[in-house]
Amino acid sequence: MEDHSDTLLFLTDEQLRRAIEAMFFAYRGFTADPDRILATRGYGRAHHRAIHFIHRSPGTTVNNLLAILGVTKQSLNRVLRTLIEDGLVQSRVGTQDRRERHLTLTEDGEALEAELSTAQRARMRAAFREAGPGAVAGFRTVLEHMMDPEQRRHFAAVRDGDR
Amino acid sequence: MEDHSDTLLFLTDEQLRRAIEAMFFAYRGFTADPDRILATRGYGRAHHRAIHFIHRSPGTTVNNLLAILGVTKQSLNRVLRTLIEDGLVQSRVGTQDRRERHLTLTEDGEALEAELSTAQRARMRAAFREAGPGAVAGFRTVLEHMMDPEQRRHFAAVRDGDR
DNA sequence: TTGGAATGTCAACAACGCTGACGTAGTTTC
DNA sequence: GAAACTACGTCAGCGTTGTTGACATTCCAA
Repeated sequence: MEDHSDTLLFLTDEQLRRAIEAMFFAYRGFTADPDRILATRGYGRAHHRAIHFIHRSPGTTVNNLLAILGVTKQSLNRVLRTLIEDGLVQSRVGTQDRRERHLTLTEDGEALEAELSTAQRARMRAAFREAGPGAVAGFRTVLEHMMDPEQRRHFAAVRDGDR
Repeated sequence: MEDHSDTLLFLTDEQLRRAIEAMFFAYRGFTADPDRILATRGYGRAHHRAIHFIHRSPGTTVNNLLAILGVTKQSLNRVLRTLIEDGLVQSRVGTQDRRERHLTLTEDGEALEAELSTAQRARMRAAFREAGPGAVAGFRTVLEHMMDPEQRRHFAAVRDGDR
């Protein structure tokens, strides 16, 4: 963390506005590639999010997914139903608690996940490469502090051992 | 930019996936405060975007706004109509080219813009403060490289003299 | 056995994207 | 001056994805 004192961090409102715009434009770029892939299958971002988090936590329950995504069960259910019907997601009744449904990606689901993730990672990697290693750490740190505390818990809840 | 050679920039797929999730969760936080304010007035993010960019470029034309926002004129028109009806935006026929409509925020519009912007800047400022000065530069750089080239043009097209 | 949790589903609605078509000024070009 | 193009608005319809509210089912736990 070096010795960055607070006095070094003067940010004008104009600079903050620029950062807000950067966030807006960057998020459009961030979702552009997946959006194109999803559109060919009649899916949207909600499908992508479900696929992403099921891939990250195979066997996760519906309730767990609801907490992470922060949407209503009706909204999530609509998306899950199509993914299950299309054979991308498998829903299995829990063994310990049989009310729960454990969600995993099928082979086809993993294939789509890989396609989406590869495109998105490629853009991330390119941006990181152009920005340099120092920028990468700063980027991650700011993003993390921009989250709501609850969202941040979900973010931190994954395996923390990879950095 | 120091001497960061490419060899220093090894990013595993897992690290990139983490960055993708960070972007997702951070964007939720980024929009959370404005969303709450907008909801009390029956507005959504589309209204926020229109207000933001009209504030940034007072007197901008509809076509200009369309290019920046990247939506259809029907979609933008629906939003602009409500904002004009509600007295937040003023639309004036152009003097040189009378086909054009020049958009500006009214006093009420500026007030809402300030409310939205203040909340969003406060979160940005807090995140930057916790992350430190080095993180700020890295954050901005990565975001900029994540944009589509066209979006980046719009981003850079503002006054570049503020950093 | 009963209360409550987890899940699923139906219905209705809103915000905000989209396409396509059409009209109406106003400008530009030939 | 007519024709073509541009800027804008609007109507109609549709899709994704969020919401609330209500209700049924299944099953754990006290």
